Amino acid sequence: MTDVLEHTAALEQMVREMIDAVADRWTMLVLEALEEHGEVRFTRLAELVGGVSQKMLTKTLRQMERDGLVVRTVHPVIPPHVEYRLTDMGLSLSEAFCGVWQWVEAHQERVQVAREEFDARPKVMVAAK
Amino acid sequence: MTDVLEHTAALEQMVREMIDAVADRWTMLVLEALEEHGEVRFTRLAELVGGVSQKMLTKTLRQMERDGLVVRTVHPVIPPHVEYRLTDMGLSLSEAFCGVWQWVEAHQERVQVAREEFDARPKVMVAAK
DNA sequence: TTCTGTACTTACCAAATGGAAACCTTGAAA
DNA sequence: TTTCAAGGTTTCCATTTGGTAAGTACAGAA
Repeated sequence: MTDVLEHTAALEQMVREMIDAVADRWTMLVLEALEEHGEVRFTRLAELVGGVSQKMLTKTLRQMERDGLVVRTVHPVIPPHVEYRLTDMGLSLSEAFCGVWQWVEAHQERVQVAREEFDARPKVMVAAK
Repeated sequence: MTDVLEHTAALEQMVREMIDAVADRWTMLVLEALEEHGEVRFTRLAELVGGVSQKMLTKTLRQMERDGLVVRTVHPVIPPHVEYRLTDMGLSLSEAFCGVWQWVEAHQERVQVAREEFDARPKVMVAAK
């Protein structure tokens, strides 16, 4: 019993950790870029993602590499030549996100409308009798 | 042409905004809790989500309400009685996230292994000749 | 008359986030 | 011999994030 509780607690913690890692702005955008373009170099990836600083791109890629989502291939030449591509796991994650991307594309207008309505609404509301 | 570019830029911005809003730790957990439990009161929701502060729960719920993902129903009694439930849009988003949840559950072990391997790996690696 | 329950709101504060920009490495080209 | 390239790393710094704790509102119970 205690084992089960501890196990579910540990799993729960792992799930949250993974959500934090995976449901990240730059991670999602890198995932998408790599899915679309296959193997890509660092600078090119920065262009594809757009608006990302070197620091954040490096950090994001390292994290993804650690989690087994991308492979980093260093060609020991000068100037450096480094390529990134998705692993099978990375690819499957990007497929799992497909539904979310589609949702965002399909609902962005409705969200925009909802926001405008909310902002236009008086601040104090009570349920009608 | 300029119109098209501007339009895609605006859409791109909206997509990022929505990713930021939607791919949020607490948002995802609230979404899941409300999908599982239907209409729920504030304090109960805090229990279901677990580990969330009042401040963050309020903030998250307000954001979700603004985006049209949840409905907030205030019953004007004392002490206050407030219920939250998903809208159709909220429900469809939680369904869109289904794939991600499944991915996380299915791959957490592999991710853990990948991390251990990465951490055990020497720091400097070059592509083999 | 003080206490309780519920759903906040606010003030305060420490920690984390993340951008900008400078610096680094090394071989080759100008 | 200065410059450049690619892919970082590091430092500095402002902003954001988010937790804790206290305050608020108000009717009914004790």
